[in-house]
Amino acid sequence: MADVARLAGVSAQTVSRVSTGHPGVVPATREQVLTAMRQLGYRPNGAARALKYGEFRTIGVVLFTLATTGNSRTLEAIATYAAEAGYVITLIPVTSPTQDRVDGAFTRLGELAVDAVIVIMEVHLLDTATVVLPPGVHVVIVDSDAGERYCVVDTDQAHGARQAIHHLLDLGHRTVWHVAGPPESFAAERRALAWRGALREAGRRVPPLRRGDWSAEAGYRAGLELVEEPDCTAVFVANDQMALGVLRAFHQRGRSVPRDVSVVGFDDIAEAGSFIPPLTTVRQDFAEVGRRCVEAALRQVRTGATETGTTLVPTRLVLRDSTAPPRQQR
Amino acid sequence: MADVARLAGVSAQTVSRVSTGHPGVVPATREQVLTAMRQLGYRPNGAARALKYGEFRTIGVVLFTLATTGNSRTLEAIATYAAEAGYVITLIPVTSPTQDRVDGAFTRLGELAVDAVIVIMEVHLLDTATVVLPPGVHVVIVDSDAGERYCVVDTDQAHGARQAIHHLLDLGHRTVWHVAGPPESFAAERRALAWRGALREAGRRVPPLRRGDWSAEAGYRAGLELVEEPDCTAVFVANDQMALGVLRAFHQRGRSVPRDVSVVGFDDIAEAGSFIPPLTTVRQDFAEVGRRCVEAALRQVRTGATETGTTLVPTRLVLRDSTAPPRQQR
DNA sequence: GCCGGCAATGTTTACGTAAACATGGGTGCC
DNA sequence: GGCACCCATGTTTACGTAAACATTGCCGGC
Repeated sequence: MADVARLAGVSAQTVSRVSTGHPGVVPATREQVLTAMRQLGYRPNGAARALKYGEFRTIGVVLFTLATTGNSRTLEAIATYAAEAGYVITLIPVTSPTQDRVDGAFTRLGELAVDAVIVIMEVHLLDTATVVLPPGVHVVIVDSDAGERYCVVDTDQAHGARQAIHHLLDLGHRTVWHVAGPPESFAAERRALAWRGALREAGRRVPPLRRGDWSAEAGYRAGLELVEEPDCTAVFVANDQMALGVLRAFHQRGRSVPRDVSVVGFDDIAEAGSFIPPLTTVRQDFAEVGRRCVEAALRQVRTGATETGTTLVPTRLVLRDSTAPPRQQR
Repeated sequence: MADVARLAGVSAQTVSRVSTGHPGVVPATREQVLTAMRQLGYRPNGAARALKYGEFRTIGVVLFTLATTGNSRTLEAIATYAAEAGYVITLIPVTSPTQDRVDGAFTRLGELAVDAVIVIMEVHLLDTATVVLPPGVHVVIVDSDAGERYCVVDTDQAHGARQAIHHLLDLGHRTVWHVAGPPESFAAERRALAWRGALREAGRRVPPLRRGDWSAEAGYRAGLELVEEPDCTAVFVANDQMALGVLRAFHQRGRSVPRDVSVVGFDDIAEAGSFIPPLTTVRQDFAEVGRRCVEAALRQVRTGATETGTTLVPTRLVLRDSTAPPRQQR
């Protein structure tokens, strides 16, 4: 900056004023400074600015994996909305979901240059007292039940699951089977709970639960088991990947979807419309989740207050070709 | 830091020594300082450190979208390897692939606190002279032909495509049709070029090219066209998503895969093994691409030198059930 | 017993920036 | 015509940290 000032024949302060777009610099002077900047390839030092301002204009995102559609699409939305607000995203990957790794990530977080943190991961691991969030860092959590302690943004899992169940019951199915996600996932638990609740409310039998780890392969295995259940005419699968596996299992064993069995997924990933058959599924609005996360984070940064409470983003049932009335109505 | 020093009854410098793990602090003193730190909830200020050290220990990643499997998995690998090296990732999203947006991202980049940048996007847009990379920022580009000017890391697209073609020819197919990605994608161009080259070398007819935008829907449309080609017995599709669409088109029109037509994809996304039928595809090693990007970026940061040249990461053909010999051998 | 040396800790300074305050010259108003 | 005011610009200072240098005190060797 000093070099630019010297070359332009002004003081460093004037250079600063130009580079921050401050008013009150006469056009001729501004032009001189800009020329000098270009000539010397000057770029302001982010660290010095952050030091001066006392804020980093950065949001940290703690996540365990980007392999799931939901996580990466949420991250993308977060990055986009943060950028609009002039903020930048710093990634804090947690390589494995073990307690020390999570602790480690949060310890590192303490040294990181972030104003707020958005946590996208199974949050059971946050429960233990060993995790100490650094003071002065605001937190927003995606998909958690820690709403009393933190600011939480989540998809309305329960409503989504109910939409799926009611759609299938309305078609005339007597009950709905469920392939759930892993028990350590809040989203999976919520969907399973809503599935059970919806069936009970409708006075239907609640069939035994199958579980998978979200992967298509796990869905395939669950599907092979469901093929053996003669009265299984409708399945609600906790995500689209597993639904893909379920479809394959049924196809392989000669059960036609939707003629013999109806299948509903969850997420509405980009490929869901190209499954065989195109999958009826519950659409999650990841972009909206990301937007609300950023909003909540920045609101906390601005006010300095810590918010708690849960925000739910609505879901929408997308009807395609994997659901139909059961074969023999009664 | 001053408060901690006061509480511990030492100088600020001693606090600094403790917090950086410097040797030469007697255990008793160290313990006092640590206690004071905990008591006051002290955390070092990243901006001040960066200012002092003259480096940010941060790598910026410029990308256009996280919606593609490749991008998000590459990003994840980059974040993981960077974390191992004590570096952190900052995301610089480019909301749309128009020239101004790209320019804008690179302008912002100039003000960002990063030591190096990894660019993951269609790089045709980098060609125009309007994009000026800030001096002193080292660059690594994924998937580009700008190897003479920049440091480029890429999957060995050509080898992957050849593996696919040779596999199909070896099975006895007379030629191989191709559903390519969009022309603005280097990866798509490379795969298409290698496809054409491999057929020519083998003395086979080169059928007309179909193009899609990487989406399953585009693959479906291309598939419907290929159904009409009576001598189409083998298709090489430029990515797995489009392959999914091609499979659906064939299935819908009663063409059995692999009995009537063989299909090979590219990427080996997690779901490929659960397609109907499970997809034979070319596996890209995104983790390795990410690792090499980080390595190259950090090497440039350390040495201060700008590297050029292209590094190719090998591919592997994963055989599943979507390929078989053509129906009537001759 | 005195001095050299070394280990532990303290003091000074600089990193690059922008807010706060200071200065000077011109302009409008009475 | 003189005074007050304001606009453009310059000067000083502080943000939090760690390197470089300074100081203190202790120990061992002669």
